[in-house]
Amino acid sequence: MTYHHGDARAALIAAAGEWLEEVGAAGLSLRGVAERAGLSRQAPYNHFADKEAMLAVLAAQGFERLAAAVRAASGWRAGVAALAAAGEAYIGFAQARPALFRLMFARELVDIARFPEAAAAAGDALAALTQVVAGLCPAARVADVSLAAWSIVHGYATLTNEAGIEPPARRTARARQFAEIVAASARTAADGTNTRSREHGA
Amino acid sequence: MTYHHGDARAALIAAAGEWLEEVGAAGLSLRGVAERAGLSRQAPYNHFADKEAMLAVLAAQGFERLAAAVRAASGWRAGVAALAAAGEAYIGFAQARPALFRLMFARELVDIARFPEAAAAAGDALAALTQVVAGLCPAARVADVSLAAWSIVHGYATLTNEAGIEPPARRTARARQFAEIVAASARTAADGTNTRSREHGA
DNA sequence: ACCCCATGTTGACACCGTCAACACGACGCA
DNA sequence: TGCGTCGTGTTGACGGTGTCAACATGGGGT
Repeated sequence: MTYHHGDARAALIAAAGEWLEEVGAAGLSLRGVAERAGLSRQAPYNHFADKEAMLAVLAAQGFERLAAAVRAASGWRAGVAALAAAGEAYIGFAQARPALFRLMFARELVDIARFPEAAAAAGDALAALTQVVAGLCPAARVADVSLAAWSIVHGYATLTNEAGIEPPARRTARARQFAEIVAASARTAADGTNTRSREHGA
Repeated sequence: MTYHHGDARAALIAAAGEWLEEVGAAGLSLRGVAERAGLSRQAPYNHFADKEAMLAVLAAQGFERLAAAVRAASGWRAGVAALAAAGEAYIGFAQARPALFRLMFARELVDIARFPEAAAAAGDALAALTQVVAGLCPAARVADVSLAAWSIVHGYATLTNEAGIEPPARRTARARQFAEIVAASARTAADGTNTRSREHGA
């Protein structure tokens, strides 16, 4: 059979994934991806509804790898050390694959909410982080604390990537600093959201 | 004189600024901006080197407004209240002008470092935040603490914008929560970066 | 009076996403 | 066996975009 019998889709995704880090999400062209996969320019439309749908697959893959990295790093540790390791894995992922990380959080390019598979992968990545936080604070505060943890780590990751705030090597020390800040807040009585904290059943 | 004698540039920037929030930074076309300003498609090239240079002007304006918003909010307050107000202003800015905020931190679209005016405006915005932090922690720790403050607030702002994590109305409570977390860390003995903190002269 | 240059305009090119139309091998059913 | 349908692939065409070139024009300095 002269067909690629199903591996055309895989070839397209692989080509897109490799090219992504070279040219960035905005520089990715569907035609270029097809050419790199050895197919004609229209071939991608046999496997993806449009460009955004293809980017959504890349983003979903990214969230899966991010979740795996976070779990692998924090797995056998506990408490603050686990949180620091998870944070470092998160920041490290962003620094190792900046274009992919950008794509995953670029609503203008891919509206994750419209692609169930990608949304599920993103939810799983968040769950990996939440699980680590659950190991060091009371259940009633897990939501607030993990949001704080996610925010600080995500903010630092995007600031280093987008604004070049610090060299990537500072990642380990920063992850530790942030983990201790968040862990300290987890040990404290309800702080901050107290205005509406009754809604959370705390 | 039939010329726009200098206001063509201003008209282009104004048209771009208004259109930006409707279509997003990626959707902005130089030709469309020119048309909206009542000029021919090539007119922008008389005032900007290329598309990126025009986006850099928008980004610079954004940083100026962000700095002003942060200073206005935190101005007459002190301590944690000032930090919470600054954080709320930062998050509020991001939520009020999501496309502009995205553009300001989208290195793929505009590499701020290559446009001195934009880089200066960005530095000023950071300075506004740093000044607030300086009001509630020892000088030797201002750098670390303000980086943590910036990270957590920026992370939350981008996560609400890009991932729709929470409704915008939670902004005030979150800013307060984050301010207290950061302020608590400012009161603590050197945490986290202790591995290399000697480099900072502490 | 003259020329230069800032400013503005249209022509042209390559590239892009996407819609149509068409080619062809695989497979179900008579 | 033959035939039709469908999944997969290809090329043609259209409107849109950033940008380079060439050309128009009017005001200000010599």
